[in-house]
Amino acid sequence: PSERELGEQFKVSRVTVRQALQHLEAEGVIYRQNRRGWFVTPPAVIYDPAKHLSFNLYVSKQGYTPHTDKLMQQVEPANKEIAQLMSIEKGAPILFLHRRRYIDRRPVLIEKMYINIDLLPGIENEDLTQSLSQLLLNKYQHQYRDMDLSFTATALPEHVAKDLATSTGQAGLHVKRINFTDDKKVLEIDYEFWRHDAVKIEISIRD
Amino acid sequence: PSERELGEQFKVSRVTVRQALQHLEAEGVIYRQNRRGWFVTPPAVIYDPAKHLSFNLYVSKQGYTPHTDKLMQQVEPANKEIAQLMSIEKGAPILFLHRRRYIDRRPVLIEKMYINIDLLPGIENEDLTQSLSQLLLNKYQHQYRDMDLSFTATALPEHVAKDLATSTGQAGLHVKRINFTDDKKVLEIDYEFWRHDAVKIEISIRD
DNA sequence: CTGTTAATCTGGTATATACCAGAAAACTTT
DNA sequence: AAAGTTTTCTGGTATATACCAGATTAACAG
Repeated sequence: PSERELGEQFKVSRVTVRQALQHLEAEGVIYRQNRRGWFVTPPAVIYDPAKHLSFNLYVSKQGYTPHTDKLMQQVEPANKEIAQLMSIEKGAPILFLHRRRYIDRRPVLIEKMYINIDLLPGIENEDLTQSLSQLLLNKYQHQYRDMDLSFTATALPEHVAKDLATSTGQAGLHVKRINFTDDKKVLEIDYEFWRHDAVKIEISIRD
Repeated sequence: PSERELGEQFKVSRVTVRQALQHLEAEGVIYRQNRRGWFVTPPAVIYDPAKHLSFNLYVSKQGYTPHTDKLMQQVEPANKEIAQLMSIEKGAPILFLHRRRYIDRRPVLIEKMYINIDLLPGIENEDLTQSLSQLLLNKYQHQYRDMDLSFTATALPEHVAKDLATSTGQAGLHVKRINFTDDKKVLEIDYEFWRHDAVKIEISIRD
């Protein structure tokens, strides 16, 4: 029901209803879509970065339907941070890829990827709504192995919230991933913003 | 300044001030202490679970001062979940340890640990405000190796928020950790609730 | 039937106001 | 000087109301 209806039903003001709904949202029980209403949160998908599975694969394995939108793709000059991480010159061309990913038609993840085009010639002409890891394996015989991961729980930036059709300031999980080739070069850098309620990260450490 | 002062200063209502402050809080720029006021968030500590360092060690290595409160300690019967994970009988004695941990006098983490007392006889008589990993190493020659980790970004439960002197519904990071012995027995299960703005998790995966 | 326009519904943001609960400070009393 | 009490200040919760922005739906025109 809408906020106004809930207010009437429970004889409280709309402001109070909103606070209560925002509490439930913080717990991950419900979520909202911008000016469309409140919905029950579906179960979170389990994501194990160390398993090197593609989004499409682990989402469908868990019984959900994945989908990917390509928001932008272009070859662009590397900025300072990317250049430094990839050990290339600032301004050297890299492939930038901006995608939105869905689980059961719900947008849950915005990712921005910076791909080392030197190591993957011709990749900019491939279909990049598909699984990148599959493509790397089939066309370039590259398999993800070593990676550096970083997680922070933080609010979704404004443009990300917009792309996910949620409200600004919504809680999210920020993941940064650096993928290396077998010979320790930086293959790809990935910045992910997840809806906080859409994912649970599980990693096994085996020394 | 207080919410009322800010409202006067910028000629907006207190409700609006609160919303703005809550946005900044979600971004991790500021935080509040229950009925004490709003404060600037100090830098987050970097936590790498795979490095097997103790809280005291990695916090002080990064230039901060760690501190630990023991909120509760008792030998108690294992509940179903714990018993199952530890492969012991439900109701068998385990050591429960409830601690609050500080960085530079700011409470940032509540942890509840369930320790397999069979593998660590006499541990309940040790000083458990100190580093557990140090104790395990010195007294039992146990070193953390394999572990299963799980992360979710979620609101702090009511009692956790209270223990951290913050407001209910505050964003947090929930970490579950299962530590194994060298021979693959479950040594200890750890449930951690972090302030979302106090920690950044970094893991290197090297296959 | 199709495309366009207008009305309606949704949450998002804002005002002003009131009272409560607990932390901190000021003031007593001993 | 120390201990207890009161006051003041803080955020926390709640009311009622208003208008905005965008998504959805209904009505209309061709």
